[in-house]
Amino acid sequence: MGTSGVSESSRNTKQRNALRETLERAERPLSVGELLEGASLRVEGLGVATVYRAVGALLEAGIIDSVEIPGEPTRYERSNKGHHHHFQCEKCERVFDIAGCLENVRKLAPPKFRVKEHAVTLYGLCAGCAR
Amino acid sequence: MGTSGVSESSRNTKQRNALRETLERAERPLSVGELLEGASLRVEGLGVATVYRAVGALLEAGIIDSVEIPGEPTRYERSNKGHHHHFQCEKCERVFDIAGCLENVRKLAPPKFRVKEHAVTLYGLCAGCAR
DNA sequence: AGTCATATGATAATAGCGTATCATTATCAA
DNA sequence: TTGATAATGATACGCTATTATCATATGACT
Repeated sequence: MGTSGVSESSRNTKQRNALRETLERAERPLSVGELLEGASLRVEGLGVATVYRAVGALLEAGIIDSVEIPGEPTRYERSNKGHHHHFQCEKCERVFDIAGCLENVRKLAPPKFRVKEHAVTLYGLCAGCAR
Repeated sequence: MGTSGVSESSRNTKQRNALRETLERAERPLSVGELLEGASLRVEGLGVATVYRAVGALLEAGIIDSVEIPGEPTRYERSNKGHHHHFQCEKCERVFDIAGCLENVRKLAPPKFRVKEHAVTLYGLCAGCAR
C-alpha cells in the first residue's frame, strides 16, 4: 500500500500528545495561553510556538474548532460537540459551552438577507463565581 | 449658574460636526475606518486621531455605543436604538442592525449561571450582496 | 546504532488596533 | 482683534495575538 501517497509525515511527540489530551479533557474552550498552561503540566518547557503549530494542525484536520469572542484571544474546543453556543464569565473570564440553540434566530434577519451562520454569546457569572 | 462648575470646555469644530452627522445618518454601525472615510467627504484632511477622540467623547457622553464582532474593528452606532442585534455580510463585510431579539436566549444558560448580557450575531449575505 | 527529515523552543518579526505626543491651527469669549 | 487654550493631524509608540526564523533535539525507519 501506497508509496504513491502524499508524505503525510507527522510525528508522535510528547508535546502533541499533551496538547491533544489537554483539549480532550477540557470541558470548555481553551485559549492558547490556557492550553500552554494546561499541557505544561504534562511536558516540561513547552513553548508557545509549538502550541500554535499544534492548534493549526488540529484545526486543519478538523479535530478542533475555534471559538471567537470579541476582545478575547481565540479559544479552541473539540469539533465533535454539535451545534452549541458559549457563555463567558465576567469574573473568571473563562468560557463555557451552553447546550441548545434557538433555531429561529435566523428569522430575525431582514427580508432579503441570507443567513448562513449565527453566534450567540451570553455574559454573566458562572456557577462558581455567582455564589 | 456656575462659575464653580467643571470647565466643560468643548468646542464646536467642523470635524466633530462632520463625525456626528456621519453617525447620525448612518443606518448601520461604522468602524473608525468607515467613519473616517464618511466624514472626510465633509472635511478635508480629517485625521484618524481626531476620529478616535471624537468617538471616545461620544461614548463617554452615552451618545453612541460600541458594536463588537470577533476579529473585526469596533464599530459604533447611536445609542438610542433600543435592544437589538447585528448581522455581518460575509462579502461586503458591512454590519447591519437586526430588529428584535429572542429574550429566552437567557434561558439557555446552565442552572447556576447568572446571565447579565447577551449578543446575537448573524452572518451571511446582505440584501445587496445576495442577488 | 545510524540517518535524516520533522518537531521543538527561543525569540525576532509582523500585523492590527488603539493611545500618547507635540507642534500647529482654530474656536470663542472678552 | 486678540489671546488663552482646546482641537487637530502627523506620527511615534504600545499592546496583544500570531507567524517566521533558525539552531538544536528527537522520532522513526533501516
